[in-house]
Amino acid sequence: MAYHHGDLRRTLLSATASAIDEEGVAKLSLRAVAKRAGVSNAAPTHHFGDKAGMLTALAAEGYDLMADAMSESGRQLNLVDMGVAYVTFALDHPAHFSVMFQPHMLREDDADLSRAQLRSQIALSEGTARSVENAGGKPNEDAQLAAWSLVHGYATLVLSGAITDPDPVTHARTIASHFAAIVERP
Amino acid sequence: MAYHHGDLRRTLLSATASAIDEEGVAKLSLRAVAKRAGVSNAAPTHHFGDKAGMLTALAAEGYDLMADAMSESGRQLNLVDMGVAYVTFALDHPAHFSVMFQPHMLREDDADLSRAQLRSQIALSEGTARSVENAGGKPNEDAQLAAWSLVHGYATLVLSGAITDPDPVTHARTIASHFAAIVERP
DNA sequence: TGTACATCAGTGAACGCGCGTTCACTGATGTAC
DNA sequence: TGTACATCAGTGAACGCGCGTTCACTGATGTAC
Repeated sequence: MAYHHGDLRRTLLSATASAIDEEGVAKLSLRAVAKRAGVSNAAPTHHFGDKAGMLTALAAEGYDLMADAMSESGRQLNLVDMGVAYVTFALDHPAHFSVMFQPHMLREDDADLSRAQLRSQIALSEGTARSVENAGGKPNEDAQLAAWSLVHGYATLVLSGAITDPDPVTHARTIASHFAAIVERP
Repeated sequence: MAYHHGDLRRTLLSATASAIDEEGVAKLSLRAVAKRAGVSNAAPTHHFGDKAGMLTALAAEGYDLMADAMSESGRQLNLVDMGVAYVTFALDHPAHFSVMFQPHMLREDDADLSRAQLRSQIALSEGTARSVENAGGKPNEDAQLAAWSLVHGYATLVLSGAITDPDPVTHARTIASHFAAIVERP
């Protein structure tokens, strides 16, 4: 094997995500990630400084992915699609999603994390606001918070197994219609 | 100190909850719990079998507490109060709440946990159904799921720090009004 | 084009520690007669 | 009421293991001339 991997950072992050998906964040260790990536025990520390740094990098990647998904769906000025996109992101990236909302495990002062969080927050709130205006309503902070809570809660409950559904993405569309109804209510 | 503590099980569970509240579930250890409770390292294992057993007992206690809160507020046949009660429970018992929805860490086949989960689920759905009928509507499964998602998501986002609010319980009332509106919609 | 050197990415062996769990035990409580 | 015995709750010392982190190192890549 080549000494220089070339894209080890990416590989390590995706190994971290798989490990969390399969065994839960409680059992995650730097050594397990290294083993999955086929590199030495010290490699993750070399890249991320320490374990918290690795999880912080994963969370930052998650916020960036979410920002991408939100701005893409927000561009269509359609609230239902935005709600579906939120849920879809969470179900497609369960490890990222769960780490993003467990600040106890993260380095909250990390510059990259803060930047990605802000991007994501802006994409979410701007997309929602524009869609509401497009539908002829006016943005209401409390209603937006309620709508966010709705899709976030649905995603969380599905991921935790509390809601079992044979086809959660289709179901997400039903849920997202309530999301839209809340935000658009006068 | 007396050799027989008398109520060590309770003491250990509350030590577990405090430890999770203060340091996060990632840093929780049987030894830390024993130290907080002022007993020997082996005491938690003696009571709960192992670490998963201890967390399972905490989750079961959480579901029982939630069932109590839900049936009490459900008896008033008022949807807003039920939503507020859900959020209040979560914010008052953050350790219980977070463990309840992390099945990876629990013994899912535990009889006590299953019983408490069922109690809680019944209290929640029956209370909601009765309140909806009382308000002159008819129960709609999807709407109830959306409403549950809403309060669950709000509680989760506040606990994770994603929503910061000087007075979350008052804010919870605003959120719960959307909860009621979703469920009561024809 | 070739050579010398600096920089960088990843290694692998080792460290010491905190952990979950075990086990023979001790002391307290409950029960039978 | 007193005694003998069984049961139960909790002890404390010890085990072996997996972990995060360290450190001097090695091999590959990039750059100056």
